[in-house]
Amino acid sequence: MSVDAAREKFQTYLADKGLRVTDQRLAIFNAAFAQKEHFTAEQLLDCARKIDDSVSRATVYRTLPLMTGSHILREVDIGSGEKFYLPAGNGNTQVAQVVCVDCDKIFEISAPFMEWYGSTVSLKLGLKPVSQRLQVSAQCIAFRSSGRCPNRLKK
Amino acid sequence: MSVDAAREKFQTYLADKGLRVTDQRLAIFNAAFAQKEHFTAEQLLDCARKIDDSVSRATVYRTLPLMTGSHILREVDIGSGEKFYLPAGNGNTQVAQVVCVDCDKIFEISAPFMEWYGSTVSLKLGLKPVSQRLQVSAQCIAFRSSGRCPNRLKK
DNA sequence: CTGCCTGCAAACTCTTTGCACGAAT
DNA sequence: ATTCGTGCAAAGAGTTTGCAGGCAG
Repeated sequence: MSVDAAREKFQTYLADKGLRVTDQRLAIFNAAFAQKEHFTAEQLLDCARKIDDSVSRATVYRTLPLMTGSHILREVDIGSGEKFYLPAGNGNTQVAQVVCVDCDKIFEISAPFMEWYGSTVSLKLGLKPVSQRLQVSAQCIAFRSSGRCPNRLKK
Repeated sequence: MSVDAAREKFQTYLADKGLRVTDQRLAIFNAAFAQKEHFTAEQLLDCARKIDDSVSRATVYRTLPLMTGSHILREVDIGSGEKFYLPAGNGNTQVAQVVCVDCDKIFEISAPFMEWYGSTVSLKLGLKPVSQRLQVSAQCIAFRSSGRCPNRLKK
């Protein structure tokens, strides 16, 4: 999905809900789609402020659910306290996250059997699956060779 | 794994680290293994206090990592802010969580292919897998029939 | 004028930590 | 004596919310 298609989708979503396309929302949208990796709310705030310095933290947090709700952004929770976001791309939900145990870097990889697998598992319980996520913790190459990741932040 | 085997394992783990088996740690252990479902730190505190009212929140939070570290407890993060715990059972890591979108009830189900699948996915990236989790969001039976889960808490 | 949108700051939730006292070795 | 363990309260991180003013329709 191109940036333009995503913007269109976002604007349609807002219009459907009787919400307005404001400068701040657009700045946050553009900031989100300028990211090259997974990003946090805080990183998004920083970037959005470079585009429009009137953007506040509150507005970022209020806009993120609008963007995930319109399916232009996907939320990724790796259980590290903060949530990550990324452009929803091609709408493919069959994606697994592989997270490095040391530096928390997130890799994404196509996992074509996952959806079928999630469905199988849910239906065994009589539940109707809505979404599924395969999350793998792993040691990245740098960690294995040097015992430490270069871009590790914590500790 | 029986409760007794788990207690043994826990005590051995503590001994190996030069840590002591205190009344509070035992109370927290017993509280954990008295639970019938996934539980939060707060629920564990409540229950542990009924056994030994000198148990504090801090000690619960300090003991939880000891119990997960000794592999008698498993941590489950469904991305809802708080973490859940449950006895690690038979040591089987090939378990998927199915979480109801409305009431957040957690179902667990054996997912025998998951480990293989996580490994396949990691190795494609040149990473060494450590653990994997398949998490499925789904609508539970009650939600589908009545539009609302009986044990729903939020909102 | 009605209702959406905003920034600010305070509030909130869950978890972690500094401190001083107490207990085990 | 030394090390570990504790409760308490404060701090911390990330996120949400109440409020008063601003702006669009």
